[in-house]
Amino acid sequence: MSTEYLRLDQQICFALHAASRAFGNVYRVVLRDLGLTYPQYLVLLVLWEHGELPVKRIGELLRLDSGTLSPLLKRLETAGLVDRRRSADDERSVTVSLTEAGLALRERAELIPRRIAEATGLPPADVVELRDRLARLTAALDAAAP
Amino acid sequence: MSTEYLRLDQQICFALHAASRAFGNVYRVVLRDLGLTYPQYLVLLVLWEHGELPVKRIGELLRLDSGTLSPLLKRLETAGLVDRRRSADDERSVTVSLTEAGLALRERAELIPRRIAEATGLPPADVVELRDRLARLTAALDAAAP
DNA sequence: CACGATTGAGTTGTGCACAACTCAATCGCA
DNA sequence: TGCGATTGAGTTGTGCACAACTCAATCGTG
Repeated sequence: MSTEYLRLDQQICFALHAASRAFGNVYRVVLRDLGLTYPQYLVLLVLWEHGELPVKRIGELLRLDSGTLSPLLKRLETAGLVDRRRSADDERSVTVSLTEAGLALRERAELIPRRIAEATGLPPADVVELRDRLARLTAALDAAAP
Repeated sequence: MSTEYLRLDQQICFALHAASRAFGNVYRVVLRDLGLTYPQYLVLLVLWEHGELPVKRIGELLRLDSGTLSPLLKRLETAGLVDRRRSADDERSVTVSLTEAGLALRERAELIPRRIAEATGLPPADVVELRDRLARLTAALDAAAP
């Protein structure tokens, strides 16, 4: 019984890991046309929403550190989708903004959410509930990780 | 309304991605003592359960291909935790088995599940439900990804 | 039996994630 | 004001994940 109980967390963690990778596969297929990876798409999503953001803020929104973001943003810059410039009032900070091409990509990206939603096969209510459960779980795990 | 709906899948996917990484952080801390990464721990879990397995079967159980498993297993072999040998009746197949050290590690690993379970802050019933939802989601996504 | 197709591991190359680190800019307080 | 601490980006190194590929072993069908 204790053993039974102890196995559950392994299963939940593995289920999470597997679901996350399965989502990655679906996004990979859908994003191939746009030449984007899923994390790159996430960065563009926050930029489409906010216009421009410092690297620091992007990291907070997406839960990513500079070790991940710096090379990723460099690739987006090379692809001509974003610009990076040092902030005038704090030379430590770098502001990321969309280029014309980056802005234009938004229209093509607007077809994506529906395709993903269809792939999940879930009704919106279930999606909302699952999302909230996962958010609570993430918060609990963040609190537990020192 | 349509817009509202279309955002949900992004949120569920991001929530999943974030939760998976948050779990990774917790496991990283807990597994540091054992010198293991989370995927390496998963491999040992299936070996502890089954004794020995062909690489192919490990890949099916963990949803990983040889491009991921081959170097991972090589690291576990270098660490002295597993052995690899070509199967006698099918020379293409490689059988992975635990060494004494790999077997012995199980005892130290048995403390881990409880620590993880505590970190989630979830009652067992919630864990079961979430696990099942995620499993169904993964199945739906797998069916959608060609 | 022979030979083309398939299968199982492994390799190579790209990108993400994170730890540990560097370095310059900024902050804050004695 | 001056200087030690902190902050924001970036770099380096390790490992996972996956695509695309190689290669040998095995299978299956004529």
